[in-house]
Formats: sequence, C-alpha cells, structure tokens
Amino acid sequence: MSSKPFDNAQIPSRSLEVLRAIVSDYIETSEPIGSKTLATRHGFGVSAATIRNEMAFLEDEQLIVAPHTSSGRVPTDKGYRLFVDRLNEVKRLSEVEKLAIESFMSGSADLDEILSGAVQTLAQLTNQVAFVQYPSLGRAKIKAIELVPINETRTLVVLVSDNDRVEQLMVNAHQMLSSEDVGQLRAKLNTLLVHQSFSEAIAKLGDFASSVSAHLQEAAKTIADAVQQMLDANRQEKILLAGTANLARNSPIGNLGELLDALEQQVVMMRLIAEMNTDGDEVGLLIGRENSLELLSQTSVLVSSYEKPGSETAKVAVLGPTRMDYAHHITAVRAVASYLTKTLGS
Amino acid sequence: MSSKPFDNAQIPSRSLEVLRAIVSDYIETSEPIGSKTLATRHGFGVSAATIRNEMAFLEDEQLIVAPHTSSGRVPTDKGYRLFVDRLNEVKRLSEVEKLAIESFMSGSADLDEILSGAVQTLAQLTNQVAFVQYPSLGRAKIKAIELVPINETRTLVVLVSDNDRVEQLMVNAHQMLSSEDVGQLRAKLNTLLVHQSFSEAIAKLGDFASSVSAHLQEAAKTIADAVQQMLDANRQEKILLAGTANLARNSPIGNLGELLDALEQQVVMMRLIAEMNTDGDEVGLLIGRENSLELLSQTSVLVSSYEKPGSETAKVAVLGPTRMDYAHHITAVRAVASYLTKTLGS
DNA sequence: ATTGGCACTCAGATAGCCAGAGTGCTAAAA
DNA sequence: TTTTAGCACTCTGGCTATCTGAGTGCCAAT
Repeated sequence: MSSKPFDNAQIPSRSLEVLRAIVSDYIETSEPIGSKTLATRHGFGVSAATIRNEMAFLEDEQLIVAPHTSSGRVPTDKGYRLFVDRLNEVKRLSEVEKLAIESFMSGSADLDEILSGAVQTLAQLTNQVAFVQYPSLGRAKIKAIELVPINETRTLVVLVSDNDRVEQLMVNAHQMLSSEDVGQLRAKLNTLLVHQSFSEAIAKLGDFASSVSAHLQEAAKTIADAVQQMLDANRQEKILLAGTANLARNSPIGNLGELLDALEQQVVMMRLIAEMNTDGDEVGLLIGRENSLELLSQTSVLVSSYEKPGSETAKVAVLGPTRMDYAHHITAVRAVASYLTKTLGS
Repeated sequence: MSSKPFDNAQIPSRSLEVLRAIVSDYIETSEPIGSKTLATRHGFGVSAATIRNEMAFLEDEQLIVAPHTSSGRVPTDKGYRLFVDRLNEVKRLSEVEKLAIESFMSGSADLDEILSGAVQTLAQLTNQVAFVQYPSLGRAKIKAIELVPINETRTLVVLVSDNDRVEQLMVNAHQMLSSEDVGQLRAKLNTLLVHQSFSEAIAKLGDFASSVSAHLQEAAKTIADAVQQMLDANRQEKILLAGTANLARNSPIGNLGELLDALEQQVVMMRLIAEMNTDGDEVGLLIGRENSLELLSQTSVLVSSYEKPGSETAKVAVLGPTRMDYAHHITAVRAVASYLTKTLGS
C-alpha cells in the first residue's frame, strides 16, 4: 500500500480519462479491460503502449487492479469512488423512465401504496434491489387516539400521529367494558397524550392507569402497554424491499444466500441506511468495502432521502454489485426520492 | 411412454421397498443411487444383481430414471408421488421443533404478528420457502365502521369485520367536515352496512350517498368509493412469504431468478394455492410437473389449511425442490396449520 | 513523452487419459 | 422360476497436458 495519502489533484487529466474509460467499459462488459481494446475503441490519440503506462500509474494509485498477472484491469472500490466523485456526468432519465415513475406513483393517496409503488419502480428502473424506509415518527406528535370496541373484552386502539400516519393494535382487556368505560378511557388517554411527541408520550403513559376509575385500572394498564408497544414499534423503523430477484440474476456474488437472508431479516439494511447521512438533495454512496459490513463487501449502496411534511426525512436506497451503472442509478434514486417528496407533500 | 395405465397394485412389494430406499437415499445425498450401494447399505437380503432387476422394472414403470446411461437412478415425479402416497411414514416432529412452533406463535394476539411468525417458523423448520395466506373474508360480515377525523378534510375510515380483522384507509373528502357531519356519515354507514357480508355491502354502498344530507353528497361518495376499495382489496387475498434465501441455498434449479421474481410478484403463488384443494386435515401436494406451471416444474408445493372462526379456511404452503424431505415437511406444514387453527380459535 | 517491439505470463479452452461406479445381459445355481 | 455371479461395456468426473490469445512490463529508438 502506497504511503502517500490519496489526493485527486495529483492525478493528471489523461489518466482520469483512461480511468473513466475503464470503469464505463467494465460496467458495460463486466470483463477486465486491456490496453489495446482501450486504445482502439476510445478515441485516445495515443498508442496502446502509452495507455499501458497510464494504467501502470493508475494501478500504483490503487484505482485499478489486475485480477491476475497479465490480464486487463478492473476498477477498485477506490477507482469507482473517484469515478463517481469526479468523472461521472449525470445521465438524464429517459422519457419512458419518467413516465414509469409518474404512473406508478399517481393515483393512491395511501402512504403504504405510494411507498410500495415507489420501491418497485426503483427496483425495475435500476434492475437492482431497492429499499424505501418509512418516514420516521421520531419528531412526530400524537394527534389522537381512538378506542374502537370490537367485542365485549377486546378493543382496537388506533393511534393517529400528526403526520397522518395511523397505527392500530388489538388489545384484550380481560374484562367487560361498557361504552361509558371506553369513553372514559379514551378521554383520559387523549388529554394525556395528544400533542406529545412519541418519547414524551411513553414517559407520560405511567400516569394513565392511576388517572382512571378504580375498576378500570386493569384495563388501563393493558391499554397503556399496548400504546407503549405501538410507540416503540414506530421508533424502530420499517423498510420496504423490492427486486431481490435482480440480485440473483445479476450477481456472480459469492454469498448470495447469506445476502438474501440478511435482506429478509431487514435489520442489516436498517443499520446500514441509518448510518448513511445524505445531506439535502445529495445522493449518498458507499462502494464495496467502504461500508463496514463484510457481507456487503462486493456491493454498493446508493441512498437518497425524501421528505414527508411533519416527519423527519426518510431514505430511499438501491443495493447492487459494485459493478453497477452509477451514473444512471444515481439519477434514478434521486428522481424517485424527489417524486416521493412531491407526492407526499400535497 | 408405456401404454398400460399406471396402477400401484401391479407393483410387487419388494420393488416398492427398493423405490423407498432410492427416494430416501436420494433425498439425503442428492446423488444418483446405484444398485451396489443400495444392496449393501439397506438390509435387503439379496444381491446387487437382483436389485438391478428391480430397478430395471421400476424404470419401465417410469418411477425412476437414469440421468445418463450407466449411472445410478433418480426418482421421477411419478416416483416421488408413489413414495408419498404409499410408502411414506409420517415423521414426528422433534421436541425442539414443537417448541419452536409454540414459542413463535405464543404471545401476540395480533393477526399480522401471528401469521408472520407462523410463516417464518415454517420456513425455518423446513429450510424452504413458506407461505401463509391471509384468512379470506369471503364469508365474513362487517361488524362496524369507524370514521376518525384526521384533519379538516381528511378522514380515516376503519372497517372492522366480524372475525376481528381491521382495515384502514385514508380518504380526502375535499370539503370541511364538522364533527356532526362525521357523526351523520358514520351512523348512516353503520346502519346500512353492519352485519352485511362483503359482497352484500358492495351492493348496498350505492344507496349511501343518497341517504345523507345534501351538502354531504360529495363526501359520502368519496367515502363510499374508499369502502368499496377496501372491500375489494379484501376479497383478493394476501400472502405472506418467508425463506426465499433457502431457495438460493438449496437449489441448483436453473431459473432461480425467474422464480424469485414470481415469488415477489405473489400472483403466481396466489393462483397456485387457490388451485390446490386440501380437504380437512389433509396436506395437499403437487410434485414437479404435476402443477401446470413450467416455472415450477422442478419444485414441489405442499399445502395445508387452517381455520379462523368466522372466516373461510386459508392456506399454508411450503415450496422447494422436488428432492425434498416430504415425510418431514408434511408434518411440519400440518403442525403449523393446526397450531394456527388453535391459536386463532381462542 | 511517446512508441514499437519483444519476451513473458497466465486464464481458459480443448483434448486425452484414467479410475470408479454403474449398467445389462447371460449362464449357472438354487 | 428366481436369484446370483460374472463379464463386457459405458459413462462421468477428475486429472493432466497442451495450446492459444489477450495482455503485460520493459527497453531502446523516435
């Protein structure tokens, strides 16, 4: 490993051109790129030998690597990184693609449907695995709590947050509740919790049981537990997933099984997404080993974020092999994110 | 193809023993089974040559087949079929497995959680892909409809069916609704729809708009649409899925990508599950090409059903390569189904 | 700084070979 | 009539050898 620190500025511009050519050819063909093909196919005005010199330089800089002595070069993680940071012109989406996004998104006003439409669109657009994170309720406040009696002892607790998200949970009070009882519980619950943030609400829930009539103590306790559970469940975030099949198709990645497993468990992705900060409109990107998980050492993750008024921003992501079409996927992710923001804003 | 119709009774019992040995060895080793290994490993009192004769007979009957001239035999779909129908002793579940089922199921009273627990358990138990179909609401009746005002114009419609399933949908009435308005809408909606089956309800919805005050016509129409949508969505069935990763691990099946795709789309599975009738406690089984989908020609599907009081029966299924441990999986599916019935019955 | 030339390397394809497992058939034994 | 032993035969899978082509690094000449 070279001891001098990596510094883009030191790299002359023709080397960069060569790097660009290597990356884009490799993305296209998925085969190592040699000096000769490079010299002929791209309009460099120089011979293969010169290209070889450039390539030797790029290899010194750890931007490309030869899978075995004497065959073409392949970009390293670092090479991809430089490529996206400095060389990558953003591709515009085709009309067809734009249309796809719009048609998938339009119609339903239901959050679930919008998000699941979005994640599927993104998966199709990129031919990779796509994620959408549900808007976090971290800063959201409680708007109302409804109690809907289902039968003698069971009650449906409906929680509405001020970003209009709705959660429901069935509770069994183990005692008969008259409609007055339910009314009392509902009233107390609302005066106590409305306009509280989720964390505040959890704190205040302790007082709930003691604030109701004696014969309702038990029921109140059960309900309080249920509400707490809902609040907890909502601080831990949900993720929608689509396009796992693409993974199987594209990737000669070794540990496909483990990867699918991890995706299904969701927890890996949650952590990953949580760790990636994307500021504003920007698209965040971790290439190969840039992310800390060994499992994902051969994959890259693209993240952008969208905004739902009243919620924190939430994230949209694409995961695929490091050898992916960054230029295209970056715009795709950004586009889906911004459509989401637009659609949810109304 | 032999012209005489297939008839179990014609097959002598020792041949069947040989078939059983072949199938179970093959399930275990996943390699073609030869006469010699068969004669020694299993306690037949006869020589390899005799076994060979038996095998020739089985091959005539299309119960086994040799992948290439002169190597061991592999069961055909028909062979598997005979195996499960006539030869297969049901394996009991181990204590660990029972424990797994119970622990996964216990606790939550929430339908979503129970089902998603069940499908995951089943996937782990079998190391295959597992499905659980949501209980159909076909015969369910409407128990109550709640309208929960979210803000000036938006209202949450909550529909409770008499099997205690809850659906919610947000509607935007595009007009201000006072709480009296909401009250009126709620009352009319309930008198109209409560105790109706879903299909009846859809029919009656037409009268809703005309039954409310003039200024609420528009809002009523929107709400009616929403309710209709919810009812429709619930007649078309939902499926939970788990263990896709197992597919990638186990199967040297060719079209893994397409298969994953189909699973994700769900529609294939819905059709498949719908087509399979399982009577009572029985476990239905389609082996390889017995099902009509080319896509699944190398996979078998096991289906059982569970019952939720008040709903129709719904199905639980396992999908995996034809070379699967039928004896074990059949009990696993049956066990999960019966635990579901038990748990949901309370 | 660039280039042509040259010797060198290695992955991947192709072919040949061998051993092992398995088969079908026949003729003898039970 | 059924079972068995024996035999000739066949194939797969693994191993090795060989060859070719794409590609490299380096050096001397431009």
